[in-house]
Amino acid sequence: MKPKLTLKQIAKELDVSISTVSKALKDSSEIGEDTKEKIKAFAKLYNYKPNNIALSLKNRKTKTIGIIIPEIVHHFFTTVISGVEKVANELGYNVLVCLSDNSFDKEVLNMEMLANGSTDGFIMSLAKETMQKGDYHHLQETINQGMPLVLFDRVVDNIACDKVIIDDVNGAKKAVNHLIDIGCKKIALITTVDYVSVGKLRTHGYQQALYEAGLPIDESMILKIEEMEDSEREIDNFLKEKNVDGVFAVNEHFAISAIKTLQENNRRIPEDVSVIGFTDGELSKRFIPSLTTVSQHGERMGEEAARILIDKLERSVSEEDTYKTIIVETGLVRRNSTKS
Amino acid sequence: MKPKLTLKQIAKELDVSISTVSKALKDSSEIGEDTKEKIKAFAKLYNYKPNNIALSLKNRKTKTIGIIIPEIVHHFFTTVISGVEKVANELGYNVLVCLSDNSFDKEVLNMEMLANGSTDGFIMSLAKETMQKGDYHHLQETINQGMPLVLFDRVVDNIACDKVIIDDVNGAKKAVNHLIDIGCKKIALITTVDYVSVGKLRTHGYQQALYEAGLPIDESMILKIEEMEDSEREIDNFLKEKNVDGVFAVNEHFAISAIKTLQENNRRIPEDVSVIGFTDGELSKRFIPSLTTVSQHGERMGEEAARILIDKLERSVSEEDTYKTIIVETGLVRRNSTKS
DNA sequence: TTGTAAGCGTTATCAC
DNA sequence: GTGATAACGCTTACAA
Repeated sequence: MKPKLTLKQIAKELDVSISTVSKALKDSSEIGEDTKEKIKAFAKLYNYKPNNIALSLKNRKTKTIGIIIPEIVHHFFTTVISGVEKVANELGYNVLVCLSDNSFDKEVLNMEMLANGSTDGFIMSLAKETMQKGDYHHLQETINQGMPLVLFDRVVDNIACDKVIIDDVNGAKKAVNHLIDIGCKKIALITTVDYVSVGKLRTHGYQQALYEAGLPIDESMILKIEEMEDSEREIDNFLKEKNVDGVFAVNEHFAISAIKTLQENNRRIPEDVSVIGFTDGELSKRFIPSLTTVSQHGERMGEEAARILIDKLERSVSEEDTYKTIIVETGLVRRNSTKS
Repeated sequence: MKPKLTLKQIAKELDVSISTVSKALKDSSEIGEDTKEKIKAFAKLYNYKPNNIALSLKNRKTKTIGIIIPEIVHHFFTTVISGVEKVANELGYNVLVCLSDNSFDKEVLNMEMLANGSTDGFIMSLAKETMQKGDYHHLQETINQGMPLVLFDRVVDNIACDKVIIDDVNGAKKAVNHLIDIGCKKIALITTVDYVSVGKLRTHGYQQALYEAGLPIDESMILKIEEMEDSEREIDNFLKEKNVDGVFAVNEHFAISAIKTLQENNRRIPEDVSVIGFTDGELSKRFIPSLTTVSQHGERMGEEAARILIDKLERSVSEEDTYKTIIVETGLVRRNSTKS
């Protein structure tokens, strides 16, 4: 086991000073050609690689960005990571991933941990609990310390930072409009509780679409789900004897549960009821019937977020702070869970 | 924007020396009670947190572990990350995630990047291309430098390191035996190319099960798929006019493609053909019919890997190197794609 | 052309 | 009890 090679060792080995080695490896013009050659050859031979930690300490930047997301099993977040990773790697950055498990405390802890030198900036989507509490002091502190923060998907208005979101309202409208277009009159909404920003926005979109089409908005046609765990049962109860011809669900799991329940109650999909989901995951694609969904382009969101963050990191600190909100367009992917 | 507080600043502020501050914060008995109190109060007030990078440099350890996986969209890998994350966080470690995209070069690059001080050790599953090439010099080098490495799932025999795998052969046998038990005689196998270790092992298991049951092994009943992209078409061609009553697929995607094709050809699942998959993902659970699968316990694998790695990291370096291979048992989850 | 020294933030050793 | 100093590995003025 040979420990990693350092400048010091090379210097000793070659009987020159450390700074000479450092300069030679950076191809500085201060150093004589032959010395440079010698040093470079040696470094190459023994595969010298500078120590990132030392560099980080010296430069006060780590070249890594931290991602904190609520959960990883959600396919959407996975695709976002993938997008961030891609851009980050291209630009020479590493990616540190932490999961908050939707817990406020864990989110704060993770953030503090990473903020103490491990990361140059953050990309994150807030934990459900955080949004519920409405406590964002950890975000504000991080920003105050001069660490850039890019929020995506589950964002919050009153924090001044860059944001990458999809147009949830319009995405939902698109979905509901499509249902209306194909002739649905009694459209149910299956969504999450209001404190989850996206749930609220999609609910707005649903209501707007109905309103604009002159259809009545009936609160009893809206189901708000708190816990993923109970969702199947709740959806079952909700839809069992409801007379619907269209269902808009804010994620693919809800959509699939809806389809199952409806089928069990002898409603055909899409002949009797059309169902649309949100987020284009593996499930939507491969389920039978395959799901018509509002596609969310997680990878692109990740790429955007990474680009914004790195851009900010590489800019001179003194530049004026200006925050942008990027809205990634949603698309409607038509498949077999809706009438054509 | 206030920059992070350092020992130096506290020292200046309180007009004591840096080392006094350091000691006071560590509650050293060398320091007088009142000074300690004063310093601690100040640190608490201004929320002092030591800089991780400086600590890493000093201690020559980063308290982070690097995960390199081929792809993240595979649900299995996601669950492994989740497991690693959980254990790592509990033990005060961070997790750095890199994706190799199944590319050998990217895997090597990622590894070199992280090995230069960013990580104390690695948990990884090899890229397909790496296994194909059979070039493992980067693994060996990392180990030689004294960085512990834990391989999981896609492992390779002739590298001396800890491994966490599932019993692929037995898992496959379990699946095929189940098919045999429920009366299947003509069982097809849909697997990956042989250089992917798990594909090969599962193929062995399939063959063994048939052999032990006295059933013929017919090569024309085995489909080896190279590229995920073409899988659907290939499976379609393969099964179209094949006379089978059971299918064992080495992942859930293949299993679902098989079901689709069979259904399109008017074979009922499970009445006419029973299908079993491998890896218990979201798809298996929610597909209709829900899939009988060999469950792989990714989260547990991640936990095991993390525990082994951290254990090794915290042990004194001098201890003799001894490597273990943990085999995580598979289970058979019976659902509706197989006859009962 | 090469070397010295200070500094990034911390801790440990030793001196006062 | 408290403080100066060296060290972790590297970069960069500034001397020589």
